[in-house]
Amino acid sequence: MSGQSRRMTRQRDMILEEVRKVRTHPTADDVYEMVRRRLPRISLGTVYRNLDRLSREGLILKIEGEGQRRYDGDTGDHLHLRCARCGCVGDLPQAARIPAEVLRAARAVGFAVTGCRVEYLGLCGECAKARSQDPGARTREEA
Amino acid sequence: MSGQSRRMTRQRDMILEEVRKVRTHPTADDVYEMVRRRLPRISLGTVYRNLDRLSREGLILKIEGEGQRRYDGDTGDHLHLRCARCGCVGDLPQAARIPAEVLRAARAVGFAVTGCRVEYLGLCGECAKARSQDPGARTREEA
DNA sequence: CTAACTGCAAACAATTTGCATACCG
DNA sequence: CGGTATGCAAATTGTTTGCAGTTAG
Repeated sequence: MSGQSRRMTRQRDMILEEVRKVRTHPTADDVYEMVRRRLPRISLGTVYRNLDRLSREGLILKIEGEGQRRYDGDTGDHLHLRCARCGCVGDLPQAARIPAEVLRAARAVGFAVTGCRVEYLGLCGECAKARSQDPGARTREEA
Repeated sequence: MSGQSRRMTRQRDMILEEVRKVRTHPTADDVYEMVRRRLPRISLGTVYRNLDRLSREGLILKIEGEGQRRYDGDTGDHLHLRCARCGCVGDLPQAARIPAEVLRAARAVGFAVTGCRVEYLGLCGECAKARSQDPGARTREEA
């Protein structure tokens, strides 16, 4: 379970730094663009490889779900808010606790729960506003 | 929120029927294979289009997350158990309730919560067994 | 020095889309 | 008949991988 950093490279360092710098839960592509400003020759493949590795080492979070994967530099206990319209992800400073009944019920089915992925869906502020101005617009789910 | 079924086709009917028949949370490809046994000329594109539509109409559930998308014919209130090793998805007959504090906290951030996606991660029975026999094996997360 | 890591480009996998045809109502 | 939905295949999109050259330790 411990991160076995073999070698530190400029690109990995920079990727981690950039991901930690923002609270926007960037996609691999976003990170690529961010890092590219400082390391013009970096490749998207390297970004993917390192994001993957950093998340395996527990230094960042991988957010799976709707469409594109996203990453989160904040590994503290918190929940995510996913906008059904624009797909953006926001944070909620709240612990994701696994209820005792769930643990019990799962065990009864022969499943060993080790973690949980919780995401609250809805509309972010901007989209709620845009929505009320253009009620005809579709959310991603409805698209 | 109401489903606006335009025209009923044999393929949509069959797809819905097959998805409801199993409790395995099949992928689009699984569904394709299932339906193909009875409708040999159906195309994968049609399967995708209809699964998407059925889920938009609320007749089935779309399960996003790790890798391939999955679908669930049971729209009743329940949670999902995702195996970190084989990626299978199991059910847990438990309601996914949104805690009042979460609603409140989200609203404070300008986010209107309308639903939630909860998935408990761990190892299914088979994988737990396989794991204990071959401790060297990796989970998906670690791969 | 050398194993790990990178850049690049090609390979992949999953899903989506355009278009001519078939079919529902 | 008129417009949806389908089948087919090609196109996209997001992510992974092979390899030769680079670099950290």
